[in-house]
Amino acid sequence: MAVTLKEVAERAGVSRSAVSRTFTDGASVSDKMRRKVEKAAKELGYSPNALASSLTTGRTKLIGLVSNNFHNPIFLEVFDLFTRGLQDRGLRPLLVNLTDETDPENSVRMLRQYSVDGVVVASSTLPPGFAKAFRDAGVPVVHSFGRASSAPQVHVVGIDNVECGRMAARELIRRGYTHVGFMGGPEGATSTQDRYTGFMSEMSANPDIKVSYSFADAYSFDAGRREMLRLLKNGPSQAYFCGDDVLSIGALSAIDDSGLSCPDDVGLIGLNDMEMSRWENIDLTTIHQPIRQIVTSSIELMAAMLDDPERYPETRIFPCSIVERGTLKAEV
Amino acid sequence: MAVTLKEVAERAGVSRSAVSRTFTDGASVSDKMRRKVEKAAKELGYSPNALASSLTTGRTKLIGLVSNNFHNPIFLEVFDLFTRGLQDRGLRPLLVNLTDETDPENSVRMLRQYSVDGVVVASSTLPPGFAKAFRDAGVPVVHSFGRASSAPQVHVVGIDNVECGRMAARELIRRGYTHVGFMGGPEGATSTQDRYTGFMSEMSANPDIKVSYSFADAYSFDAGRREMLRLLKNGPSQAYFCGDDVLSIGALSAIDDSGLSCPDDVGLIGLNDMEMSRWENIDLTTIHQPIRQIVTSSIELMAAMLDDPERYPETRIFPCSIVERGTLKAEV
DNA sequence: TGTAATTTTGCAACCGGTTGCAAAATGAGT
DNA sequence: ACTCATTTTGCAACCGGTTGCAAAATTACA
Repeated sequence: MAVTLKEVAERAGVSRSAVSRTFTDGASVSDKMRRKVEKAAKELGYSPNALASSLTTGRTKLIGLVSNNFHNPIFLEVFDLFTRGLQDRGLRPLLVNLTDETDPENSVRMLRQYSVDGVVVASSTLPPGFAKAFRDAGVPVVHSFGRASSAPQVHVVGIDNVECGRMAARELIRRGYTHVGFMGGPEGATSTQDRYTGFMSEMSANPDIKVSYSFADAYSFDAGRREMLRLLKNGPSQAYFCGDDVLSIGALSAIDDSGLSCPDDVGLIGLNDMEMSRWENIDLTTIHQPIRQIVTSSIELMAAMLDDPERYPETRIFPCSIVERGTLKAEV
Repeated sequence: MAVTLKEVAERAGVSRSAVSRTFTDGASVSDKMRRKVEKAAKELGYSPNALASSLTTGRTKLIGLVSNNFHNPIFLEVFDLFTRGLQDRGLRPLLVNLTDETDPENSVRMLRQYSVDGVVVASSTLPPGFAKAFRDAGVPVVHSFGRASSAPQVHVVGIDNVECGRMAARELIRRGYTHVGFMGGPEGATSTQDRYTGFMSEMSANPDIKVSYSFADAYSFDAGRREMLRLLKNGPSQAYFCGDDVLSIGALSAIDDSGLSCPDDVGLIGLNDMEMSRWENIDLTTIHQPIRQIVTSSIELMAAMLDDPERYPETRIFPCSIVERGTLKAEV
């Protein structure tokens, strides 16, 4: 079906190597030769087989893009940014949906079978060990949105979730709330754990503030809504730090639905600043996570690793900032 | 770095063919041989190189997943379903983000270079010719969410957008609205055009109803919001059929923001029934598009084409139905 | 136990490219 | 016109697998 190198070579009356060389840049070909080959190639509609060449060059330009967050709208933005960024560098994303899998073994095996040049793990819930498994298998890996570490075993790009927890706590304190809650995502998620740690550590310095906590069972609207309905029934706190915008929006819906008002009855602060949080009918006060920079930086790091696989693992943490909108009361 | 067939063969003291055969099912290998090879393979941590084998078998199990809808949250659901469905069949999605490209040439070339076994075009905006380009290049293709046709040139799976337009029109009429509008997505999108056609055809049978129309410049929240703000300034209709839920939600935000109420001042009916439309703080009346079935069916069709590439192109259309929620007035 | 039918195995060529090396062609310099 | 240095080209081996074919091994049957 497809036209091969050999056919082009025959048509142009030259050797196969000559054809190969005109299609690999940096190779030595005379102008005359190049023209002859390009003519024949065009006539036959030839384009080189990337996979065949990968056999000898050892590079496929395939990048595994592994994620398990297909229910959080922010990940549509993330996928958009990743696919574009990778494409711009001539890399091709091979998308892997982990669903509920947390064992890296299958993904590692599969992605090695496809000889991916590298892997981006885009997940705020998977433990560091997940990405580590790729490194152990000799595959360059970047963990985006992963847990920050001062001694990372793989490249990590993301935010300081502990600090975000503290920020949220400080913000609630600053606004004069005296009875607050932490409503996290799934308890096993590293991001939830870290945000919890930060939030609680800051609160423990303020013993006069009453603090409660609980966890939704997923980073999703429904989970946030369910959890908030439960909280409302048991007598809610004055304000909550929700571990993610999509949880906040679920919580918001529960509050509205119970005939209560946000921020008058219950205040909310989220984390992510996803597009939807800006929507005027949501207008969520939240902590901005710079996903654009995180993605760009992850791709940069990946590209750097492709050049130097031995590169020393590094952690890149981007600062977050509070975006004041309408779901917390003005300072009292 | 990676362990090869040859090394396993040497370790097991057998021929390379023997190793190859133990890893391809249906091949003739004795039990004794299989055990010997598997032992050696396990010891060395061997797993076959899928791309190398694709050279001779002619199958990569790679499927190009091409889309340009990275700003419509419903596509996160679509990607989730596609990636899972493909993975379940041992197929691997190679994701292509078209951004604003509408010329198939680049994608066709790139996906052929990677020898994909097939391509799924997941887009409600691209014209039939886009998918056709893959077929012309000899690549099996399914156009999901594409324009229905009675004489399709490629497999198309989706809904009857013209009929959806009619449904929306009938619903607005049934509810007694006498002054209605069509607020479409981008004018060039096939889905917009078809929904417009259906809507108008039904309306033309009801000359006493006043009808207007306009188009947002993207299928996105912001575009819907902008367009509705413009409409509100110029004196809006009583109710609108928005060409997509995400547009409706943008419109909703514009309405709320202008101090008006939906459905009391302006009614809305959307199309898609995405997860978010169910959220209680949105509660959008809409036309349900059965995306789960569309995706499942697309994958089925793709799998069938892999077995029989000459398969005659077919159109699979799934029925839609109205989901009554809170953004249209009860019948008057 | 001998022979024929059947299964298992290895050889070698092939898939579609790349690349080191040496031979051929070109260009520079006198 | 004749060296010598430099560039361009083709040969052949290789990347990591698969597969048709014939030889070797096993099994069936008399």
